[in-house]
Amino acid sequence: MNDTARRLVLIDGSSYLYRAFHALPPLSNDDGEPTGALFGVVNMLRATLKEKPDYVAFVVDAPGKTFRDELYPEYKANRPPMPDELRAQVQPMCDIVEALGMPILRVPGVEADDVIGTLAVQAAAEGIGVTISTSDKDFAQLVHARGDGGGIALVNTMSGSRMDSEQAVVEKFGVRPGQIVDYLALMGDTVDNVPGVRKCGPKTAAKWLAEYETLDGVIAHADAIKGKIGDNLREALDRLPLNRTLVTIRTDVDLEQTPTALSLREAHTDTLRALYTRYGFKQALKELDGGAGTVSGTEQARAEQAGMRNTAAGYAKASVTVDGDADPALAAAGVYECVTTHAQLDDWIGRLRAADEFAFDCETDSLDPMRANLVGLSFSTQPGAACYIPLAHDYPGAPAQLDRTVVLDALRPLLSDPGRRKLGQHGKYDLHVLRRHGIEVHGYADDTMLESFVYNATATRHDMDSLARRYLGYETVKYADVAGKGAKAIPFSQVALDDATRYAAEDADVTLRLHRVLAPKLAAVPSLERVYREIEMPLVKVLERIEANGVMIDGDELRRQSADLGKRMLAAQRKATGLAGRSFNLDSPRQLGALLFDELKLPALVKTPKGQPSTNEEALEAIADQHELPRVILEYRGLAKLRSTYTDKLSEMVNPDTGRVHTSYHQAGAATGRLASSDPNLQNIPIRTEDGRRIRTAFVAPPGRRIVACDYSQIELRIMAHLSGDEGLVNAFASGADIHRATAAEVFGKAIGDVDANERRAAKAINFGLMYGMSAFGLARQLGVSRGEAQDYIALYFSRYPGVRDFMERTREQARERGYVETVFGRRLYLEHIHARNQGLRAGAERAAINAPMQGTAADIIKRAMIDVDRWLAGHRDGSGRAPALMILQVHDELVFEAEANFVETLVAEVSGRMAAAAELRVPLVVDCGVGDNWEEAH
DNA sequence: TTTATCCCCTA
DNA sequence: GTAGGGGATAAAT
Repeated sequence: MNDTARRLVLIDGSSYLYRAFHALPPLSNDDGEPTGALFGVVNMLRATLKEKPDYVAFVVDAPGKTFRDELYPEYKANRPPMPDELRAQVQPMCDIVEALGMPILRVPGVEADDVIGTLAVQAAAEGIGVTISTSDKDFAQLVHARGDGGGIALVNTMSGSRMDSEQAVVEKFGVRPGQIVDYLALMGDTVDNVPGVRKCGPKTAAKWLAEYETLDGVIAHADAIKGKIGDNLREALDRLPLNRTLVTIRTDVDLEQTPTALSLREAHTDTLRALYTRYGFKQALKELDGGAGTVSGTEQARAEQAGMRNTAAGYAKASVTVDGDADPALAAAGVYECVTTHAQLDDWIGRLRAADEFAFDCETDSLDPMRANLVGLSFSTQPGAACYIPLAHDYPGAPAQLDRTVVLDALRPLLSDPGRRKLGQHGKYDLHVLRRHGIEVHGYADDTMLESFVYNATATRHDMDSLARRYLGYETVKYADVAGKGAKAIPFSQVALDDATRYAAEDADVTLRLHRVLAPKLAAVPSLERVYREIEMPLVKVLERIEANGVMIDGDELRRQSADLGKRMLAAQRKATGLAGRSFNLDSPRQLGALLFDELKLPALVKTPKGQPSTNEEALEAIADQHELPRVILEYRGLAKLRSTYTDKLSEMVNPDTGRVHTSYHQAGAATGRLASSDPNLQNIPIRTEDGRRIRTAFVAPPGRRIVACDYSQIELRIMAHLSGDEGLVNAFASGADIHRATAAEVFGKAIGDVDANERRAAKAINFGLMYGMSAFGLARQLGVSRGEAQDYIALYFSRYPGVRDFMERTREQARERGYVETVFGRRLYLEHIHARNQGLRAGAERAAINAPMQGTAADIIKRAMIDVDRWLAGHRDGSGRAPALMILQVHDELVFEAEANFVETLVAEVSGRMAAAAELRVPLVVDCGVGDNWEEAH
């Protein structure tokens, strides 16, 4: 947006009042007057005013009928009356808006939506930048961007999202702003009592409009739509035009007000002070009297610099699109060159050599970097300029290409020079590929995926297409566009050079552009910059090495186990068929449910989230005393799970070149900062049951080597002790006692030696429950006690460990005030739904807020340890690169190594020391190590 | 062949 | 109650 453009903010007052009412707890002031909604609205208003708009209006509905009621008498007939606690807050709200000096618009006979729509369109036509502040998605129909700084944007302060371009609307709804009315007409609106096409939700509506463009197009082709939903559409045809009229926001209403008359008057400070005092808004009062708000001035400035904006709820969230000060070159089209001659290659090598930093990207024929063959390389040295060097395109008629060895030899000095800064998007993949083609990359300095992840882990996915859309407002060429998808996909080596260049060079170009946008955002928040620079970037090569190392699997052992499991499954299946009196598919929850609950009439005590009778473990356990079948099913399921997920799968995953299994760690996979593992997932290998644990015996060391497993003892609880500073908990850890036993002793008022097994179990459940933000309900379920009893346990716990209670409350508060929580090392997790009106969503966000600092700090700590241990191990590699020990697995709080037998002692001492020293907390970090010929023995 | 649902494995 | 990956079925296509 142009900085000099005038700005108008139109606030949809009614939608805000409702939103705040449902989103916030039912607060009241000392006199018992309800204040929850008021509080939310006031915070939103203060945030809006801080942005100093030139014009602003607070628009509310006037009583009385409007044109929509004339058209359709049932309009809004489903609306429940306004709750009393909300009604009571309407007048005070208007008083506050008035005192703030903000114009209030209430036009008889015209809905607030239409007032807003009309003013917005008038203002935009005059080149004024309009922001409509609302939680009503219908306004998306008005969104558009304009070069002159005009245009209409939407902010939804519930989600913190901002839509200020056609792309943003498309991203959110899958249709363009011009199609929104058609989209809404098809779906209908239950709240306003406007029925749409039955069973037609957002997905279907967007799909039809993508195909037929407009509502008229859909109506014209109604006969072409098959199935039940086609019948529903044809049934609704008659009323769709009316729907369209009802959901269209009018922009041509006759109004007395003009946008430029909506100036902010001077605030009436004394009235405000009185109102704020009466309703107990301490923060607002403080601000009124010149004090800082909840966010300190410098913090605020930093956040703004970093492209964050304040929203109604007072929490920061990254803005959706390109910043106003972003270099326009960053969104321009690129010029791409396909390099097929030595002269071109020399030219590009010269450019790479002259550049301070460059982006690179590999094209291959496989998603698995441990199997992929290099097909081409792309480079970019400045936004808009990139090349693609094809190396192995082999379709009929493919132009001659440079020799792969020649090209790689020419590039090696650049790629392996630690002094030359390289950047990529998910570069770990490219590091694998290049290493396997004889180039060890050094100087891999920046990764846009990790920049985005550290900057805001939840704002977007971190693949390049999503990043380009969000941070550049740019639509990339999709892989499927050039190579097709599904069964019809061709390998990249068969993509025509023109298409390949368009796609591949763009990857390098966009990576560089993204870095130019993301790096300053990170730099503006020093704590995030440090997490990125000191943890995530150094970790890239460590993970690459672990993945490349792989783990040795005893395939014969797994096959034996598969055969054994298979036999037992068959026996269980026969028994089940006998008990049921007929055969059925034991793997089908549906068939099983029909059998148990319909035929056998067993009670359905547990429901699935969708309301079906559940056949999960809890449900089957509950009826196991009434019939033999449930136990047999449980037995079968346990065996089937082990076989399909583990014993069968793992031996398939052995890499033919290395003879080992190479997992893939996702560094931007979990919002808390944890790693995730897939293909195969080696972070969920069974351990709890005897049969399951046996799978670990197949994770072996080669002859002469041993498996060493080192894990942190109770790391998350220790972090809770550190973060809360609770004296009792800190002392318990300092004493080195069994923490669950110590907790039980405290809570039940016994000597440590007198705690019985049941008390310890309860204490353990409380300890874990706390870290997950549990409720009494959850604990009761876990322990099989009444809710009241569970509540008593929790109360008792908090009375013994008051620091923990305070910590929980502080954490929730921080989440509400800033919109994020932090780890000890400054990593942030944003809680998108912390102010959601939906109670379940909000409660979930609060639980996540409690858990994230602990889970995230633990993740930071083990990552630091991995970097340190890797550095130490690197010093022990001999001339050929062979190390006496390899790091082979990370399982959240555990590191697993494969080591020469005579190096085990050194390894255990060094690794446990380095892991324990990875953070200085108020409590010691304790590391346990085990050694064996396989992973099971090493525990 | 893709998508949603249910179930279950780990820390 | 937190954070993940993934298999099998069944429906939609």
